[in-house]
Amino acid sequence: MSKRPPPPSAHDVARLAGVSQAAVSRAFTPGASIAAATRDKVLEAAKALGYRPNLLARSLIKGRSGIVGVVIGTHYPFFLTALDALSTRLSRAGKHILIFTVEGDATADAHVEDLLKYRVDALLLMAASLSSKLAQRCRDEGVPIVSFNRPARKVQGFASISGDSVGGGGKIAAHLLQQGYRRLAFMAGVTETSTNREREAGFTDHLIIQGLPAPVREVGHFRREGAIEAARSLLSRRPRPDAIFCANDDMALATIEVARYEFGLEIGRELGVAGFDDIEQAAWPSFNLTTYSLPVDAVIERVAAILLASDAAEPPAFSMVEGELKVRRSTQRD
Amino acid sequence: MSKRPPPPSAHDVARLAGVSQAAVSRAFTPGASIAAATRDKVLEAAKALGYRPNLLARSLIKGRSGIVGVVIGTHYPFFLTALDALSTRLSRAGKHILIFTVEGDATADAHVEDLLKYRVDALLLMAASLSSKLAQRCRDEGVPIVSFNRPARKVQGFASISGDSVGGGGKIAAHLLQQGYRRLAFMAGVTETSTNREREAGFTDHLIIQGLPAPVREVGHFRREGAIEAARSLLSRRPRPDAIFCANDDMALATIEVARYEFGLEIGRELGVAGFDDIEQAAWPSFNLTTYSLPVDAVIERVAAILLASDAAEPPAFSMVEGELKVRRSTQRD
DNA sequence: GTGAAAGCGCTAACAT
DNA sequence: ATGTTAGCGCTTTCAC
Repeated sequence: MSKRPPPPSAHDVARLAGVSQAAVSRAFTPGASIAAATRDKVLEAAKALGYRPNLLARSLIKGRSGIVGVVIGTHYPFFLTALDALSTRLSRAGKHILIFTVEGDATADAHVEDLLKYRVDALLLMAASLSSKLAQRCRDEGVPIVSFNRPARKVQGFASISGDSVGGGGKIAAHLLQQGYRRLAFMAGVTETSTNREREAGFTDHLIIQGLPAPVREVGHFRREGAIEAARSLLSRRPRPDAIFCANDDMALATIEVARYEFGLEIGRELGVAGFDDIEQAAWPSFNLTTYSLPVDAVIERVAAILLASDAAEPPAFSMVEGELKVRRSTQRD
Repeated sequence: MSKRPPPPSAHDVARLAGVSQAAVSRAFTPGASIAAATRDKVLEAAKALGYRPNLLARSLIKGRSGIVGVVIGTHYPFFLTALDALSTRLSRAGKHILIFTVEGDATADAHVEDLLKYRVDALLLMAASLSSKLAQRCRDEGVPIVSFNRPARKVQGFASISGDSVGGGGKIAAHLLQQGYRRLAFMAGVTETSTNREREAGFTDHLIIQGLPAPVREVGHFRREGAIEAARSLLSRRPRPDAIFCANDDMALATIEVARYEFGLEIGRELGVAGFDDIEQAAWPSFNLTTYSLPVDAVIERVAAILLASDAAEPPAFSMVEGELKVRRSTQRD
């Protein structure tokens, strides 16, 4: 019943229009030299048949598919925003997104292998990492890679864009101290990730430079469930910390709720809480979370620019996007 | 500098291995008849050269690309969850996802046109709609379409899966009445969408059948900002509604916050609030939102099954997924 | 401006 | 089991 009938080919259109198959190709190629009359004939025939150029065939010839491979970690907070912005941007340029998700700390290698088989024009890794061996091979094959929120690879031709995690962590520390909090704690995400390491380093280093002890610490794995445990543990210590910096907002929101509903603490006055990312919920009145915001749209714009750059262009090695400290009530003591 | 060097082809591998090019193809085709010895030779040569079969070429021959096109509306609440589940599921079957996002009520037509040019094996529309003209053409070309959370199309071969919106709306109504709420209000999403219409119909019809007046009503467009306005308006009415059913959870959460922080109402006792979808935040202690849950994983499983079904299979016309009423504290009067 | 012909990298008969 | 051959649907010389 549902035997797939082969879609009309350029040949079919050519026959109907009474021209050569090459003419059909030219009619669908923007800059091609073809008489307006012939093009119209072709387009009419094409419409009649419901012809649509087969991009696979075109890609086979050109060696480029018009497809951008995206591998995105399931931890990434701006998933939808980022993908939407990117999709819109790339669509305009006639590019498309072949997407994969990776769970947690898994490497993107397997997916990237697949992507290369489709001769993708470029790769974007968001909160996902790649073995340097594969990264090297991508470079060899001329596939530019843009990595977002992962450390710059030591491989040439690997563009890396990151939010300023170190600086952000430092600004949070400075802000908490300035607000008068003194017994600071840090809730780590997934310890091994660069994202976590940098946020923690920025925070801890600032404290140490100020002559303060390193903060108490628990690990929450960037997840709500982990954060609930970690928060209970931190808040049960004696002396109790008077402020907690969580490596991302998800954990910070969970921390606020544990503190408020399980420990009866007043957020801000009795316990300062700060996060990182400025996700949508951080600004909700229930939370009013002080956090460090990454300008997602600006970042995506930069990513898109690199992905769309002519292949001849030398990819920029590394760039850091400054965020902004968003001070809200979760760190107001009075 | 970055002239793209053509990747090694099957020919190159054949030459190095001292076999025919066809043998290389066979070495990479699971069921093919080839001597173990030859395959090993080929695989070794392939590894040496870094050969990877070009899927575009394969697709060109087979007429199917191994790609599933996904168009997803930016309103869709389970975006990440759904995509992750789907990606994992399809990867196992060697299929990949070409994705597009559509803003609001825009039709997916333009994107679907693009997708067809890539000879996608199937289409999945999540909270996005397609003109019936294009849907018909997909059917003609043998591209199965699965539509999630949009009304069943009147076109053959168009599988449609939906959460039970009508039933859910009814259950919410029954629950609110049973809790003793009497002055019910409804906050609509985007009025024209089937999602909204069905949720509203289920709710309103139940009330009318019970001999109650139709609920007061405002439109929140499925968005937080819209919901804030709508909630203010509803809560300023005299007599004030004592319960609000919002067409999705995003709006319900906003409503809770407006009621609590702007009107000083105690949620549950003074104002019942119910939502729809059971998004993650609904269960957070700050909200404890009563809502109707859709079993996303189960749905995706069903979607994947259809997408992966052999083309010969007749696509199931329409199927409804039952959800479950999640009663939480936002609708407890005492 | 247009057609004929070659070929992108692969699979699928068809021989052997 | 393996090599040979013919395309898949298109773009791109190259003549005209």
